[in-house]
Amino acid sequence: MVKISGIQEEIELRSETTCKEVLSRALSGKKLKEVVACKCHNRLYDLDSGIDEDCSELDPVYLSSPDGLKVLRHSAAHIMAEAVKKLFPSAKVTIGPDIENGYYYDFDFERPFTPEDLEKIEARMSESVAGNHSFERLVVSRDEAKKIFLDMNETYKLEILEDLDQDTVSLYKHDDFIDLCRGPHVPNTGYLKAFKLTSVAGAYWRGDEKRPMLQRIYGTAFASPKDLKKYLVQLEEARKRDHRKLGVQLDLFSFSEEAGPGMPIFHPKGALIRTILEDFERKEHLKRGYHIVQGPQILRRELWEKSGHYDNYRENMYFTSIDEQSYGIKPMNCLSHMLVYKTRLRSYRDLPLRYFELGKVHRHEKSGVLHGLLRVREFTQDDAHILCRPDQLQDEIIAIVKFVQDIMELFGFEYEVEISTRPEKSIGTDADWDRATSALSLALKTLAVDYSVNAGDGAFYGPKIDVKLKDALNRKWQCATIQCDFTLPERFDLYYTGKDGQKHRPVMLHRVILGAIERFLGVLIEHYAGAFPVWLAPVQARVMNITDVQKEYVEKCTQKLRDKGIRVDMDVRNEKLGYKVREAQMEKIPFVLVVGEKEIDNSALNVRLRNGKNLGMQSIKDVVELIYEEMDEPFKQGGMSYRYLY
RNA sequence: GCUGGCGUAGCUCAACUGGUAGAGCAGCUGACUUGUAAUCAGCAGGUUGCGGGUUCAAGUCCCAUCGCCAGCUCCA
Repeated sequence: MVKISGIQEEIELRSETTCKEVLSRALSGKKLKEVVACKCHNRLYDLDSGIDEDCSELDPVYLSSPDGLKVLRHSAAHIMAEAVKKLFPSAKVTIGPDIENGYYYDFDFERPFTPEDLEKIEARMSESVAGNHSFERLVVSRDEAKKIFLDMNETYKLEILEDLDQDTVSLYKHDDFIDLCRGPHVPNTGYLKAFKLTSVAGAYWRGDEKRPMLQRIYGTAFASPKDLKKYLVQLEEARKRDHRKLGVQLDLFSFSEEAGPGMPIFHPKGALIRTILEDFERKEHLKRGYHIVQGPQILRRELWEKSGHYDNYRENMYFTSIDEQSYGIKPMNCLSHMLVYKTRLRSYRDLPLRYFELGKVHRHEKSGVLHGLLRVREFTQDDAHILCRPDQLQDEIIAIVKFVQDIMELFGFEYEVEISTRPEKSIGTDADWDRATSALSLALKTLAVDYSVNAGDGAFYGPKIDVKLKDALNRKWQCATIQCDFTLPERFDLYYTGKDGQKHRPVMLHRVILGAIERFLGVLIEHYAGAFPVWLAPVQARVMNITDVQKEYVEKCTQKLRDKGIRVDMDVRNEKLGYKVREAQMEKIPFVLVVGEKEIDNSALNVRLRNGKNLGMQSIKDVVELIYEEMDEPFKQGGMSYRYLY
């Protein structure tokens, strides 16, 4: 007997029963047509596949469900590969999985695919869709499969087969195209009603930059043309939030070809926002028992040799030379923090020591990875190094994670947390790694933070927790990170005197909360779509007149608000009110304060909010209170407080 | 760094298969004195990223270089 999810009755199983047969007895024809696969014990199967005897509950997978779309997109990848092979027989196929929002397939071909090629491929795919070719699953021995792909000269498939350690493999065939594939697939090509090829890009075979560069064609597919259109419109909307675009529109920052790539230049408004963020951070760190320190921008090369950066990080560093001395421009802030620690003897009573620095670092990032403010070559980290006794490590990590949580809540970010464990190339004892890794995971468990494990992705000197935020297009960017370090205290011979009068090695944590101010600001811009909360808005209010008659009153009000610490400017240009309101709106200024005859008569201001709402006339005193109230709003939870006076 | 695409006025974009660069917004000047997302008119603005080449003629074709965009690899 098998139960169908969402259906009351149980269906009796006979041998050789396929998923489709079972479902057809439970679902109406119309509903059945929407089913593309089925799921049992969390595994997806083709509709044609037989049902295991131990399957007690069968989930129909509908085309428009997340699983259904995965199946559809994977099938679309096959149909695309078929089209490519028909148009360009000498192209070799490699792999083609479904991905978030779409799919891709990598090909090895003697010349680059052009946008025109994509059109041709799309057209050829449509033919295949019109043909309603069934997807057929064939199970063959590995040797048979090798022979098949050898005959087709599909060398990449042969390489994949070499690495598989199973005796039989599955192949999928539709029309005359055959591919090595685990499946499942939609019943036939006719299911691909809404698809689009989106771009071509290079991609290394097996992600290895030493292997050949393949050509990756990206595409997407949806259950209906309506869904596809919706997705494309969404994408268009997301692009409008791009911080590089908003940065220009809101006059926050720019890049100059003359200054150099990856070197952001902050304009008055952008610089003001980051100043507010930085000031806020200083307060929050002092409150949490950190000490603010500051080290030099360039340090002798010998010191970078001592720390290991010269050996491990040299290609990312800038060097300069003065009086025949070589100096490295700092790519990290840890060195001077080590030096602060070493300036005197430390007792176990002094620990933990938490050194905080808004440190500007330079890293020579590869040119192809630069991306607006999100990936630059000069940036400011809200960096700290915590030196503590081993018995304090756990509490320190918990405090940092809590700090991160508070900040993320303040900004309203959704984030993903990962723990990266020991990589192959690493130093330190297994015991050290185990202790540190479990301290990190225990901290996350204590605070009920969901996380995934990124096995083998830790730094060579220790495991880490990474916090990732998403940009407008859902690309993930690492912001906060908490890293254990076994090497630096060793290399710098840091110690403290214990209760026993003996020397002991302190444990060290590197950590950032926002990560890089530049990157964080970039993500913030996209998060708020440029409409910053009042406490961060570079211009919080703009006072404007209707005619010249009110000019003087506007000047007076502006000054009064400024005296109250509100970031305010005025617009007394000889323009229509609608024109001036529109400009303020496009600058995303939270409060527009309009002055006409009535306002002067009542010693008031007329308040218009950024969302278009009009609050009517209010006294200046009430307007000040209103703005204060809005500034404080985000701080009402999370144990932070802030009022910024400028 | 690699693969591909793109670089025209401050911004957004136009200029058929090569025929000598144009519009809107912004800017400046003037008129209009204006009630919650664009008042009208005029003026000015470009060695088409930079450097070579092909051609009678290059924004357009070729080469090189710088930068930007997408992706890969790498990272805050």
